[in-house]
Amino acid sequence: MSYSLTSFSKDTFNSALREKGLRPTKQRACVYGVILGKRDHPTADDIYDRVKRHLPGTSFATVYNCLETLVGCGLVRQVNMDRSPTRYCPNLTPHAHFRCTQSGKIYDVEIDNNTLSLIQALVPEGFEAENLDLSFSGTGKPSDN
Amino acid sequence: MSYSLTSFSKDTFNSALREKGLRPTKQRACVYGVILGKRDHPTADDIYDRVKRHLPGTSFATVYNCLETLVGCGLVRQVNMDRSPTRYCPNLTPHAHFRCTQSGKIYDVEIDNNTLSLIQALVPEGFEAENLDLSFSGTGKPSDN
DNA sequence: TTCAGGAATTAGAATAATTCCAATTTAGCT
DNA sequence: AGCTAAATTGGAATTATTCTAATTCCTGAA
Repeated sequence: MSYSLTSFSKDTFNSALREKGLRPTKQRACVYGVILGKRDHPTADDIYDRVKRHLPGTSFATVYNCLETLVGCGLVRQVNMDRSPTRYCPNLTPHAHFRCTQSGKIYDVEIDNNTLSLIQALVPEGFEAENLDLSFSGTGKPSDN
Repeated sequence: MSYSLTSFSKDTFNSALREKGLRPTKQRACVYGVILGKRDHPTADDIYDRVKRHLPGTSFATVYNCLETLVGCGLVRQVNMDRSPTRYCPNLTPHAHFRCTQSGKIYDVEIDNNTLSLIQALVPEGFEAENLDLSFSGTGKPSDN
């Protein structure tokens, strides 16, 4: 086995895919595995590098395909900050992101329920929000630079 | 004169540029003018088309250069939604955006001061946010489809 | 007013992330 | 095992944006 998910995440993975009638392939498992394994908001490029170490034959197209599938199944989240390459995140709880403009690092920022519901209340009458994105950028922890 | 700003916005424009030691050229004025003139969150492409009607010789590079300059001077804001082309917005008050996934239209969403300060309070100790982006996507007003 | 020098603009080439495509392989059924 | 649809593959294509080198334009000092 070139990459192993814990039995817990393997169950989550299998059932999320099966629910949509999709196949839990080794490439998809591997992409999911590397995202869970190092929660550093990797880009598709980073993921490609990591996946290749486990499944050397994998192509870039497959990484993109798998990512799209995983996002579609709600197993990972896409994080877009400005125009920089899309990043992927296995943290599914509602949270915001902070990007340090110096180090480029991205941090998860918790959103408490009270603030979350006030944010959701901003959406005007007649609109239905399926998705919300909240991100900050600025200078991060001095220790990172 | 191929494009005219109101005297009010012309003053804003001139002083914002002069403050940074930059020249208020006709291309920059025109780009600013078309963004103010139709507040529909145009892309660089849209802006290029509109600018060409007033200054036919204008190049794409110039539009990008001008946009960068205007953003740098705080005259317009960049709006990035997912990976779609960057859009530009002359509304400088703190506000969020809502994108209708059906029509592609983008709407400004006001953020009240109370919610705004709660959002700002999410930023953890030791981090300094210079920028905040809040966007929603979902289904918009039925009348738009 | 002229002229020098820096700033801005230009056309087109280059880049980078992502998507598309047609051919091959694979997984899950019967 | 064999069939069929789904998934993967390599490489080409696309798209938004940035870069580059050459030209043009302003502005302020002489």
